[in-house]
Amino acid sequence: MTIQFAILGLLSWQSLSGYDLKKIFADSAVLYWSGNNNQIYKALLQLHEQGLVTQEIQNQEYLPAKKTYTITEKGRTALKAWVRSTPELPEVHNAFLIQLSWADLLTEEELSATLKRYEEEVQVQLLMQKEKARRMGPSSARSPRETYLWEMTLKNIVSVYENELTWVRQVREGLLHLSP
Amino acid sequence: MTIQFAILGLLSWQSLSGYDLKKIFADSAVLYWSGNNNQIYKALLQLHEQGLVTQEIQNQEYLPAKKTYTITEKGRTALKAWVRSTPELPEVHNAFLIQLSWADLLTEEELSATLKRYEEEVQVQLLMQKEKARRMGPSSARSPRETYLWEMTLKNIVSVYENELTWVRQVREGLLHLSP
DNA sequence: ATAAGCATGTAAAGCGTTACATGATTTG
DNA sequence: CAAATCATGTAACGCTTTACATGCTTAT
Repeated sequence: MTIQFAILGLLSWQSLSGYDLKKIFADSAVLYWSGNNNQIYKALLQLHEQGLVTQEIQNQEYLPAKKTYTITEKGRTALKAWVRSTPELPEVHNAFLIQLSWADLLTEEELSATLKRYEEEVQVQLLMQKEKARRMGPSSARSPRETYLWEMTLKNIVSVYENELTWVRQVREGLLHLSP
Repeated sequence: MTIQFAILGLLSWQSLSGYDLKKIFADSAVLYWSGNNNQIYKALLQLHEQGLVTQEIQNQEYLPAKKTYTITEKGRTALKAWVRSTPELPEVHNAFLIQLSWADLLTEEELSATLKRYEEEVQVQLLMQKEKARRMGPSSARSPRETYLWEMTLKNIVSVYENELTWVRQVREGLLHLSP
């Protein structure tokens, strides 16, 4: 259900079409949904039914009619209530930890290869996230406070991967000293 | 599909019933599924169909027959292949970051209250995870290497919450210096 | 007496992903 | 000539959660 509020949040910032939203979801790490059609168009329908957004239809030649969604006052109120509501803890799904739990089945070489690959993948992600954060740069926030909050959400994601990278290096280091 | 391998991993360590598995899932942070009946009993059926586990039925008075599942050689091979396979990156779903993104709608007091509540919740989780890690202590691992790996998976989870705690404190600190 | 533990399973509903479908325009 | 962009939507499938159903035993 949170995807509705994620969309409402984006619309509180500017009016957008489903297609626009789809692209925003696709390259955001904070908005962790895939942003597929099914979810977005359905959520927009529901928001519309609830009166939290209005839609404006622009007919186009050769293309399906574009629907631009705008948040209503009721929508702003609902969004504000959600933002004020009790924060949820992050949910982390780390399948690699499960793999590691049973990695004693592997030879030393296999285990060290797996750990090395994981470190590399985390590092690639970290660089990608840092690049994204850099590109955001001076954005169209509505206030200095909003700029600060957006910076900090990006920093959060970077820090998660940095933490993971530090951890996996520690694991590899520790393994070397385990059975020489 | 990973839940099958999670179960297979647990069975590689000792034979268990669906009910046993359910309890293990319920209080594990690494095994991030809720561990509800539907998932576990279905997964066990599928593992059985694939010949990766065998079941032994113990009839009990006054209680439904208990089915104890044991991993087969084929199951061990499948598990080993999965453990060796390309590691996935962690998936983090942090709804709080989305809330923060639109928190400019709130007054200073409301925002600072939300951040404080989040810090408290993260801290509670951190203590709970540390306590769990402590209680694990000297466990029934099959080798010193497995003991080490299990320790490190627990440390990973603790580090995730520590990282989150450090971050939210930084956010609060930064807000104070933003607009005095 | 009430609740928790043991032990299995089913039903229903929601969430999420991939793929399909259309079809002109622009870019490589 | 192929692929991507624009722009909407549907279908099918699988994952995940909550709740329901049974029923005896043990602890509070």
